[in-house]
Amino acid sequence: MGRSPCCEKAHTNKGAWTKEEDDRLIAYIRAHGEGCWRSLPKAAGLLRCGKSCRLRWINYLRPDLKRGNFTEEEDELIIKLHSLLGNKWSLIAGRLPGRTDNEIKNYWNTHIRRKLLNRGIDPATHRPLNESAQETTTTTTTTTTTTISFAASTAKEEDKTTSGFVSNDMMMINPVQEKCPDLNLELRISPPYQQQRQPDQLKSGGRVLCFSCSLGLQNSKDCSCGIASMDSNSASSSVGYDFLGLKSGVLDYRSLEMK
DNA sequence: AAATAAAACAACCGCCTCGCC
DNA sequence: CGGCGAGGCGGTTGTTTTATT
Repeated sequence: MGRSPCCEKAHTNKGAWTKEEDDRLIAYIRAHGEGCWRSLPKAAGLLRCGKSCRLRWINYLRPDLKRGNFTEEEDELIIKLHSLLGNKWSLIAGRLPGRTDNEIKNYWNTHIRRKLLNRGIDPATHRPLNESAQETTTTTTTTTTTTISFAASTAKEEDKTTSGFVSNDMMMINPVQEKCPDLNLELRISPPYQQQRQPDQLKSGGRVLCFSCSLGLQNSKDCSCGIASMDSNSASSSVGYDFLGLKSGVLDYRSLEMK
């Protein structure tokens, strides 16, 4: 048994798209818009699977795509977002106008991954490689705390040009570590400890969000700041905190959706 | 100049989610 | 409420291009 194929494979082309196929697809979508992908190939006169058409359009033919090399700013943003979201390429792409999830995924695997590895950073965990190997039992997310870390001092000599890759706003430099350049500088960001709230923060109605809420997951069972139990109005009006230089408003998980 | 390796890019595959019936 | 189908996503593979020997 098993799932039926998404299309009739015997009568569909595979592999690279030809100019003519591209033109047909573009012309059809210009005339009819993005509709039912399954029926589009037939309607457009293409011997392609609907999925293939969708992919081709989204990744290469869409007029709003930005082609060309990634900028340093884009690199930085991708690293930040990946540290927060993991391999959620579509969400990351949603924060990079004109870039696609496939493009970012490829770019990550071919460029950024290696860049981080050269600097001794585990691209999967964003932690120093040696530490990642040792601390396999330490997860970055638990029900009550979240830890995201960056290594900053393991950059190799040949990579000096990019050693400032992790921007300053991502790092809280420990003075002790600063004196010991051989140590890994690590940033641990956790939900602020409730009792450490500043009086003026309380007065101004400022609210400290747990990590779940900073990602817009106010209804999550992982919520530890009480937002989950609040009514939606007061929750939505809550004040976020600057997480990795990205305001929590930016980090509303739902707002990252492309849809 | 040819052969080979490495890197980059494009596309496919299978699974998951969500909406509709 | 469960089944089904379409769309979407992430992982992986295949192909092409570029660099190196």
